[in-house]
Amino acid sequence: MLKNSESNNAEPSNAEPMSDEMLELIAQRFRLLSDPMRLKILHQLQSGEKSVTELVENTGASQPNVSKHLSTLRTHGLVKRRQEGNMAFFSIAAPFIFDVCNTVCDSMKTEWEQRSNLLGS
Amino acid sequence: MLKNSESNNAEPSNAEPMSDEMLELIAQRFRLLSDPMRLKILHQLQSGEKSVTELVENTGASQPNVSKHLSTLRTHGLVKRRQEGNMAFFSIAAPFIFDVCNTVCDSMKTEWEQRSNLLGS
DNA sequence: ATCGAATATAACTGTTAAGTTATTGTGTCA
DNA sequence: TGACACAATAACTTAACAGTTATATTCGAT
Repeated sequence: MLKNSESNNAEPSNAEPMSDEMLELIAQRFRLLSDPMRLKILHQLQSGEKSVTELVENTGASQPNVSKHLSTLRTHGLVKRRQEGNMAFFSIAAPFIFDVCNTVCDSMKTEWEQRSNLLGS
Repeated sequence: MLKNSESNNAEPSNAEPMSDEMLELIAQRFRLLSDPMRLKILHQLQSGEKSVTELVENTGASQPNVSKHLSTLRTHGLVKRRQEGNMAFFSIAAPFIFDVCNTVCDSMKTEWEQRSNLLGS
């Protein structure tokens, strides 16, 4: 007995190999978007540059928490920082985020509609 | 100073309110995509239905590990399962995944090109 | 029935990271 | 100068989760 699936399709027929490092980078990027508070901050920034204080007020999170998230987002290039006097203003640096979020939102909407169709028909 | 812990948001000026539950759901979805091994599995499934054994072989992960990831992905509706005899075949149930991944990949490509332009010009 | 292969699950471990409190640094204004 | 507001950081706690080992279950073949 040989392990059957070995002979059939090993791996050659795949689109692209996709290296482990690449997968790690992509996963990292998704991980940035996998936290509700970070999404909330990004959503706030969608309507334009905001100061840390504004973000604290609008999100309801603590100031250190917001600062930490902003730092994380900045380290990975999703937001940029502008200093003015005593204050720091943050804004979106990677607009692709909204494309991604919209795709996800649309997918959820679609699924919900399908489910309610199954129930309601 | 508002105490905003209880209610959603006290501020008016934003595009859409975006409830906390909504943010949680979106974050959850991104979290599913934030693990390299899960991305590897999904990438394998992009070329079509695969058995668990095939996925184990192609990914290099342990069998329990693959099974657990598949279970997670299925619970959240990203893959579906088909049983045939002793084996279980999994396939993509939510094609939006690839749209999302492509957007992310494109964004990384773009950034890299910009960086190499800055260096190489 | 029995053995082995395919898959799932349970229990455990280790790591990561979100949030907290406390503190530090820095600019502004009295 | 001192006092205060804004922001960042450090240290800590805790919870979530990826991966492992071990075990259970189910099917097919003998």
